[in-house]
Amino acid sequence: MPTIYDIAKAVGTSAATVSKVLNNYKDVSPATREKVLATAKEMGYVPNLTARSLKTNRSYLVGVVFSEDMGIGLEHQFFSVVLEHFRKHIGKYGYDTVFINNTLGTNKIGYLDHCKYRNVDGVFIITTNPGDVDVNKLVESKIKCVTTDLVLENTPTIISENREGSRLAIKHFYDNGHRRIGHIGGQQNSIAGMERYEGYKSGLEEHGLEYNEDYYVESPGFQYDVTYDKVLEYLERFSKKTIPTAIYVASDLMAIATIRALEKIGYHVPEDISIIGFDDISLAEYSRPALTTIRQKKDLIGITVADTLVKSIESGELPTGIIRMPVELVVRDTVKNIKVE
Amino acid sequence: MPTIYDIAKAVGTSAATVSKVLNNYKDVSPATREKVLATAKEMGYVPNLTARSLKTNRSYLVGVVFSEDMGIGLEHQFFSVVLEHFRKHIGKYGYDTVFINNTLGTNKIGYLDHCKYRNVDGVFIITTNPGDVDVNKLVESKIKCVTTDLVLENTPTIISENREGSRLAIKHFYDNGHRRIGHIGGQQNSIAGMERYEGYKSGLEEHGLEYNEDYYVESPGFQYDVTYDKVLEYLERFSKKTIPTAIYVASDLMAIATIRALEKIGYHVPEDISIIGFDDISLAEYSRPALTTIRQKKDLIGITVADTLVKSIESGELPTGIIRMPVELVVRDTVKNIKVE
DNA sequence: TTGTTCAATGTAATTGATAAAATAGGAGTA
DNA sequence: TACTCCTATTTTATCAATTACATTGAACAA
Repeated sequence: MPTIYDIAKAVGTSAATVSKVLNNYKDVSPATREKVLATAKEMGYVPNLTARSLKTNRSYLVGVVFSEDMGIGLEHQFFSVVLEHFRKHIGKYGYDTVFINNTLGTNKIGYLDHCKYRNVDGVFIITTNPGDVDVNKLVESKIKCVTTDLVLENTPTIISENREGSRLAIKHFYDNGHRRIGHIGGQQNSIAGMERYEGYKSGLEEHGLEYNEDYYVESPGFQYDVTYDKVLEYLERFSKKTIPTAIYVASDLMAIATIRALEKIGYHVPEDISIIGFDDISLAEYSRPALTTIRQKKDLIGITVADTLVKSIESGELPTGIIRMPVELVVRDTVKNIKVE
Repeated sequence: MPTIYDIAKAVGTSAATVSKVLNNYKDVSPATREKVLATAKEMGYVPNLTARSLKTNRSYLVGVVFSEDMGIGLEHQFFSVVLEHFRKHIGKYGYDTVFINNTLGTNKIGYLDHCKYRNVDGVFIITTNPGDVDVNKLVESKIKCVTTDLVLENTPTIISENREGSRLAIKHFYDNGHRRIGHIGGQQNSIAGMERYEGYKSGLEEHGLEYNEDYYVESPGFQYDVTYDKVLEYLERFSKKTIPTAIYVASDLMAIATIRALEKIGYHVPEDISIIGFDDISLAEYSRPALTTIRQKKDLIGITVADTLVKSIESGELPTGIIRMPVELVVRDTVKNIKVE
């Protein structure tokens, strides 16, 4: 692997000059610049990022942190797509993306130390667990962080218009004649769970429907299994007459679990009960009946996280607060029109 | 951030000694070792990987390459899970995982140069496109590579027992009374597509069924859409009488597409036609009817790739050839028993 | 006492780049 | 001609570690 010294020797100049050319300093004569560039290309020069990094303390590496104890990883249909857009987009700025875990080899060292060790310029934190001490240590450090679905002090966060999404869902139910609308909510200590629940309530209000807490239940998690069990429990509250005609569910995976639970006890979707989910993961499209849902714009989220993080790294100042991303209703096959005209 | 010099000063020794302690050299007195270790801990010392890397030329970073032009990324249900297991497991050896693309900023530089630039110790190549010149350059370099589902010269590769999986599928159909068994194959220039097709043929043979090429079709891709269209076309070949009673499909996503295409023209699964897929992605479990499929052990694959890559990096010698991973039949709801006893 | 051996530690070069400071040399000015 | 000014370039220190090699000093043998 050729170095700037090799180029310098070949051109007949000093390493400093080569370095200046490669970094676009203007105090180099056009002739020298030309020669250096040509020789570099000819020799197949690739800058040694490690050496540069050591000197400049910039790695052009950004970390991704999944909260390990939440079990959220690449299997997660929603976040993995967001991450894919993120890494593609931040790549255009010259940053590579590395996974950061809270271990080093077999020792637990925490995210912060791992980030220091790897010398990342910034971190994208994907987690829905607000209590993670390890994550808190990270955002309190000088390392630039951006999150999704997680509000932390002094840390910009990109979040979908959850309340608006819920209202869209309720409106769609209402427009299709539904009046008894239940809600299977996400965990209330998560932003997504909380805001979607709030949106559900104000959605009801907007249409003059009364909120009845019997029609709401909080699932202990966003996973399929726990939701399935909870829904079964929830359904026992109702008689044939009082059962909701429509249920708004806080995520697609939970919505699928809900549909399966309903099927289990003999209800059909959408004939007996209509369902709307949230996220629009690919499962929503391929599952049957295809799920009507509130789409989060995964591409936009990923891109915005990348832009925000780069801005934060390169400008020094950190943009704070919540940046909201639009959502949209995707109509498929799980809502039945029960209006009697 | 404290350095070994800070520790040396605090302890009253030289940086070399500190370095030796931290690297477990034996020519240090127990007393000094103790003191250094204690002080390092107390000062919150984190080794500077960049400096180490520069000197030793080892980064403890491994790259992941997705073939960009195949559009295979984290959205891919199967590979993203494999990757998740891979990165978790290789993390135990002290390696972090970085995404490698064939660009640097907005310039195209190719995977190899990107790997050199990032100084990765090894690469996990995930792709099904055998013709990628860029990937070829990478495996021909001195950088250690491991692949899945892709056979390249001098590069170890981890592949499921595809043929065995196909035979398992055919046997299951046969045992359930099916004799007219079709196959929707993957691209024949991919290992997975080819081997599953071969397994399909030998599966038929094993049960004394004749291979009839009318019952086989090659999908132009593993994606949903192209498969859906191809299946519609394929089905036109048959009359009510000649239509297969069972179709073995080369992947789960393709199997779902097949089911939807069948539904489109009025056939029901499994009542009219039985289906077996391949992969066992989460969609297989959640989609309805739940898909009977051949499970690839994503955890085992990821772990084996990691082990193989680490061995290759650390021993210097490269294990070559194909390492096969077991598969298993997962029975769900898409195969009907049509045996007349 | 002198010399040898060996464990423990230190010195200093090295890795590849950056950047502050120094220098060379030509143009312009008095 | 001597001096200043400025551009182009080089010198050199630096980043934080590793490591080959040198040094120290104690133990032991002759």
